[in-house]
Amino acid sequence: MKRMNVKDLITSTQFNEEVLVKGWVRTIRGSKNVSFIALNDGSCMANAQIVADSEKIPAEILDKTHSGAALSIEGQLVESKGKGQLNEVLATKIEVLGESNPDEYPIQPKRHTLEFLRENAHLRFRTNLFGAITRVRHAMIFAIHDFFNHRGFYNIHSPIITGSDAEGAGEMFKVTTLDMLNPPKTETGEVDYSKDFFGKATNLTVSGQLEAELAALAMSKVYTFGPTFRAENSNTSRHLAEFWMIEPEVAFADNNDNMDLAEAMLKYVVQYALDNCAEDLEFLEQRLKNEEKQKPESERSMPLVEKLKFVLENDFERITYTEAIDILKKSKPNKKKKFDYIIEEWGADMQSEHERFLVEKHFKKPVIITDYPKGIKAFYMKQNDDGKTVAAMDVLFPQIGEIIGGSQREENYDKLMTRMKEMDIPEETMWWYIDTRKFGTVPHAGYGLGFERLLLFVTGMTNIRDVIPFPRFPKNAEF
RNA sequence: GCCUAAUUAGCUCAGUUGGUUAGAGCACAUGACUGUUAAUCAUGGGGUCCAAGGUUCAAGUCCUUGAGGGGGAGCCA
Repeated sequence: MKRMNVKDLITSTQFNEEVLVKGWVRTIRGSKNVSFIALNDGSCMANAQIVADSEKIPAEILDKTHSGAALSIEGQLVESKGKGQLNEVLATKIEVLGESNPDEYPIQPKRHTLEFLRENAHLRFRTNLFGAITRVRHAMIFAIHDFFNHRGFYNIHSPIITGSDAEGAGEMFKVTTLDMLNPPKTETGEVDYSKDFFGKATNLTVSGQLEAELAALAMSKVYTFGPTFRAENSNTSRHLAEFWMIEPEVAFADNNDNMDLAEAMLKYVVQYALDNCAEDLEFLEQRLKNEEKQKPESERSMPLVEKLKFVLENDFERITYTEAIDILKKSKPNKKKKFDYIIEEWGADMQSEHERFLVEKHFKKPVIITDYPKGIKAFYMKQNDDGKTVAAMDVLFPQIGEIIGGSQREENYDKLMTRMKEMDIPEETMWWYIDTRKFGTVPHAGYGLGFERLLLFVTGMTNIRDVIPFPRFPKNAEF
């Protein structure tokens, strides 16, 4: 007999058919004559209801059937006598494939805290919540590839180990095979990386952008989607030491094209979630509603699905940094000194309280801020004609803050070199990047989307450690 | 690394101005129940009160230091 997964089984109306189904026990409710097993195999949110009649199923089998146990069940699919499900399986044979000691199994059929589940990340897939998150994450991966593929982009695998240490995106993890207790030294007493595996110092990548630029300046439209590593001591709900980033790079494009692409991409993947993850989103929405019951009404946010539709139906607000600073200067919290950091003059870096004010209070929708002061942005960004700003753009989302950071790139050789000198970027290790400005340089632009931040928005989760299966963060690489 | 409130049973939490033998709900075990929906009812077992040191006749409770985690800020995606 062919095994049916739970997803197909629970919608089947092929009553009286013999079925085989396998999965893990979520709960078992017993009485004298009959027991009910809720069986899940990850194929969907809902469980299959298995009915075990004590006349057909030996007591020693049911004695081994606890939450977490793996079962193989043969039986007859029948219309359910109870409410809450279309059908159920009248078991004729139950085999316990893997027992689960109820005194030791940590996942109970009740609400657990996210902190507890994080400490049991090896088993948290077995909860409704993490099943839903895992399925939505998978759907979003496909949506991203689908979007770029439809638009004629090529996917580029940028290197994970990199020899350049000047990407400027943060602290890097060293990659070495040298003996840490006794490394070879140079004459001046420093570690001699010329003796290392690659003959030079290497790190885990903090961004695939520079490599994506090389590809874009031949293939026109490319994107990377790969792991990214930052050795920052960031202890927040929005940062990971290992995360996945999507970085499109487009030749013959300026910063406006860049914003159009970013907005279209975000809307496409949100629509994809609504179209393909309805059951999981409904569960996530209900969970959020329960969480928010404790909050005062004024602090409650829009229901999840409504929030996703809102993003689809509204154009993102596009304003320059200069306009944003003006709005903030004139804002109530700034005048009444309610901000922790008061905005006084042009050139100040915006804090997350300011971004939140613009997105959640002032515009009440996603905001793209452009043309930042060059002093607070990276060396490769296109310098504007005003001499003060660069053609950067950050997409800010409610609750999450910066979800995308991008820019048009400086394609002019002389301007790029001048800027690199000003910012002490070592040219000798970047010769390959600079070469692209010597040979057929063209205007081009791109951005980086933090995949887990996108998932925070789509799932309504608030801690980034809960939207990646095995989070890496300071002091933790347990699983 | 900074700020902040916390750390008590397997889980979620309560524990009064320091004072007998540290409690509840859920989970688990046993029993009851002819169909449950996180079933219900009864009974029972279950504690290094985060760690180390200190104050005190007496510390879960007060003080000091440390650890890991939460929330916030910074760095960013």
